[in-house]
Amino acid sequence: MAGVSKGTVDRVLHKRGKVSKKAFEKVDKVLKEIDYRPNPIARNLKINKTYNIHVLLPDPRKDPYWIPANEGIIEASNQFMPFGVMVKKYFYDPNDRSSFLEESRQAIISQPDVLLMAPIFDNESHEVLKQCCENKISVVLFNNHINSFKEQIFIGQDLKQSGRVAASLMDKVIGENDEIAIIHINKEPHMQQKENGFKEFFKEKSGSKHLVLSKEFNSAEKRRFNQDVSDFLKSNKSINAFFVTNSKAYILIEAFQELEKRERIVIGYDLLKPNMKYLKEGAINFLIHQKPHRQAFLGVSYMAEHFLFGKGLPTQEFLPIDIVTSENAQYYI
Amino acid sequence: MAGVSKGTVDRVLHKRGKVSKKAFEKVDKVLKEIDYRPNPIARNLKINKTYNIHVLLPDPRKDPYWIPANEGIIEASNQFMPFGVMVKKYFYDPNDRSSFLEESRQAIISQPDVLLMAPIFDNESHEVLKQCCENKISVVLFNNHINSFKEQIFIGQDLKQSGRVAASLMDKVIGENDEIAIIHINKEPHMQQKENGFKEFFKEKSGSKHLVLSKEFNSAEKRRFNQDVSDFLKSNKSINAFFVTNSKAYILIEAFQELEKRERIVIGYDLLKPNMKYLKEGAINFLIHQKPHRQAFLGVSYMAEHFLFGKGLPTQEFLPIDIVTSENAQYYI
DNA sequence: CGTGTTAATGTGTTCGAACACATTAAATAA
DNA sequence: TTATTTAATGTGTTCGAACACATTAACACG
Repeated sequence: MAGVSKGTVDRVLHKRGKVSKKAFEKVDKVLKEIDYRPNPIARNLKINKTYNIHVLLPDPRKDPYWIPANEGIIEASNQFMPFGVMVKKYFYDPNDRSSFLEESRQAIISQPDVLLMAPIFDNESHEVLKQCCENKISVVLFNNHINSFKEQIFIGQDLKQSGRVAASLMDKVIGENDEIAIIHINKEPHMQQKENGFKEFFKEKSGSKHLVLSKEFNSAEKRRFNQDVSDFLKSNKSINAFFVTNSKAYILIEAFQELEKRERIVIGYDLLKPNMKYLKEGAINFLIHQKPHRQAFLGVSYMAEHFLFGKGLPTQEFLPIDIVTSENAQYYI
Repeated sequence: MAGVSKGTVDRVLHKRGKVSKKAFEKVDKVLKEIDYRPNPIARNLKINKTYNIHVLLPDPRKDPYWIPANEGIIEASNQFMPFGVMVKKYFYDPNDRSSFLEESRQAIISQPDVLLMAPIFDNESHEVLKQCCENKISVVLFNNHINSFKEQIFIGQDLKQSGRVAASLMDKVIGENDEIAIIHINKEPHMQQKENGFKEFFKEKSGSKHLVLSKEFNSAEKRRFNQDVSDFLKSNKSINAFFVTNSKAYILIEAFQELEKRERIVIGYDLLKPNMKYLKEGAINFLIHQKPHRQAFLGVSYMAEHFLFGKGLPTQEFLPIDIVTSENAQYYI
């Protein structure tokens, strides 16, 4: 169309230089006129590279919370395998920082194009981030954020805002003068953000007179845990509303069952089987869905579509904070 | 690898016949061994067809509910344009059945590969479906379902279940002996399903003693509408909980503002600007998000990915019924 | 034995972009 | 003027699949 060869057009498109002003203008004019967009399919066919996406996540056998994340990875992997995207997973023990470091080392030495990871250990994750940077491996974080000096992508929820969502639900269903406990079970550092958001909501709300206190428990030994819960309730008789900041609400419910029966409000996280059971039975009022499946799936998908079709990347994608009751739960699993 | 030419392999892959048993077995063995999957990119490049997806939806200028659906179409259209997928839209007047028929006629005579539509008029939609079938045009329905003899795809929500979700929320926040009104504003036939689901929930719930009655209004004349609402409330003093079955909750709230102030519970649909405003202010307690943007986007995306990459198609995709409060609304818009 | 017929197999081109390589034109030095 | 450099432009091949077309092999028939 411009009266030049494809070689010249190619040089204009890729700015490879060696083009006369006259030729450049002719080509540029035509490109604008026809609003030229490269065919991403043909481009990809020619480049014909296989991309490696390595994923570092807690072993779903050690903590069932990670089962859907693992499935999200598998789903994305199957979807993009035919396009030459290779996904490899590394499981670490969420209770063992050294296993995280070991697996991350493995992942990094195989030099993938991207590392997707859930950075549940703050300090160690910073170390991994540094190494990835040195090895020019892009990093995508999911599940929780860590503040880092480096450019990387985050896919997940705003944890503070998710605390506020829990608070707004609590506010709608709670009795006028009830007191509330924020329950951390096996607390990880990022859960504090949920507590902060929760408290902030009630602080902002004028006329709110609910006492909000927070309490940590360890669930390693079941008997000990149940006793701790029992003791806590005995010394806080007027508390009958609970916000559990992770997926372990069902453990709390199980502890309740050894105590006297009464109306309690419980808001928790994540659609684990036992949580779903208690949601259906009414022992849990609301669950907040953290979408681990979607986070992991999107992490892989975004990078794959970026590599394959040149799609843009967000630096931070905050996923919706879904509110789940017995009646809409079926659609989220 | 099998010691035959690509022509023979091609004949085996596409079952074009004229292959000796010996050659077939050699090729088949290798295909299985290497778990051969055709490269969808190369396939698509060769086929190099442009696909036409035509969309029939209510004019977003006539009813703002459809604005996000329209945006979803545009987004999908931009995403798949480079791959040779052409999307064309036809707007009809949601208050004028004849305009629906006229636009559908236009859409069908241009013989697209797929017709995506929101079938808000029952009878007329059946007619369109019939014609599409005769012209071998696949159909994707979104927003609401119509029972049809024909195979077609539906993307949207289970409306009856969405009524149940509303009921479960109502149940959590309502006072013990309060009465509830189901409000239909400019009722369309599919809204009855929401009413049915809502009532079903309370019928199933043992020990529930809330009176539930339903009432239709027309909002064409604002003054008349406000008077009707006022009259209705006067003759039903004990009703202070409302379930509005479409996106028009804000109109009801506006009518309330001319009446005496008091605590009222309102659950409605859709994240329109005025609804969002009243949600933030607390005049609306919950909104249910029907995801018009996602429905429309997925309708186009599913078909595009099917054509381009041979992805499978669901026959019915029920989207999650999202519960929205002031604190998580921001993520859904 | 040659010829036609059909079954079986092989070859060449195309899609759009990327890139290596070849060629031509203009400018400079010998 | 001719050789040499370098700037500018053109040509050919490749990616993996699809498909048109060409070729070979096998066998029957006059």
